[in-house]
Amino acid sequence: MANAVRYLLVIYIEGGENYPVSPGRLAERLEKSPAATTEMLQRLEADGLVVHEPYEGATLTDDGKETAEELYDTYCTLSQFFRDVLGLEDSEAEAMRMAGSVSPVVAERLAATLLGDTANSEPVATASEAGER
Amino acid sequence: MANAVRYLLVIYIEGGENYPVSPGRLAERLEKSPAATTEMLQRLEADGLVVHEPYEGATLTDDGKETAEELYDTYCTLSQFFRDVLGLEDSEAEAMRMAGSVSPVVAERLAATLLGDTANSEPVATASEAGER
DNA sequence: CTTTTACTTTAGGTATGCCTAAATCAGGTA
DNA sequence: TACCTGATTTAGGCATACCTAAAGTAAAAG
Repeated sequence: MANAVRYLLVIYIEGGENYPVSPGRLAERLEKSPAATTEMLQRLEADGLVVHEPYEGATLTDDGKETAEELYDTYCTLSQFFRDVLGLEDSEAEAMRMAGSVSPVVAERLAATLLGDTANSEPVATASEAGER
Repeated sequence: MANAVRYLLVIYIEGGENYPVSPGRLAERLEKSPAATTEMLQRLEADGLVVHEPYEGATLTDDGKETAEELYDTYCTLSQFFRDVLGLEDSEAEAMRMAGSVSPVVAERLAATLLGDTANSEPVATASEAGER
């Protein structure tokens, strides 16, 4: 399931509003074959996370949107952390790869820490801050 | 393969020197059935990462040790980060779960950042440092 | 209106990882 | 030495996630 939700994330990001995202687009973004994409869309539809209109594309259900949003939060948090703290080049790709493997607890604590939650820790310094000195 | 290497990590940690780690022990640590463990040991042996002595247990090959060490580094880095920066309770369990999903680049940059690499960032503050104020 | 073309889906496989139930084995007990 | 017991392995399945090749579809070009 960890891999399956990446499809949701791409649909969420690509879909913008609520127009369907084509299998081809998904396949390209995820670097999978179109066949794998179709299969996954059917699986996700069976799980009630997307609506798959054959030969058209997929849109998120409310459930799917909820799942995607959670993952998107994690993705953004990771991406920011990789970029601003670790100074990684392809922070977004890396974040996309990892988002599904990060537990909610870690994602939450990381987000809080990035926002300067001092209950457990000082805010971490960002790469740009370090560069300004 | 990402899951398979966790077996290596446990063998590495449990095995200490080079005496075999029993399937039962592995199964317990990884919360898998003994049958799954046996199967995985056979798989890992086919990949040249462990030597599996039937009814005895498994020891790492040089290749296996190398892989395990890399993962162990990542595990330690993550564990430290979760404990000292994020202030997580079960930092080790969390680190064990995630170690296999973290790319070498991320692990390396994270380790460097924890050590106070200021090329890209100031050292992150630790929970204990924050608590001392 | 037919045909081409690009995209999608189906069909048939493969690899990974896991499980339960049923053998099998090794070591200690009788 | 024969047996019991606990651990291990094999057998048979199942779910997830991927692939290639072949078939099908829709929409634009002719």
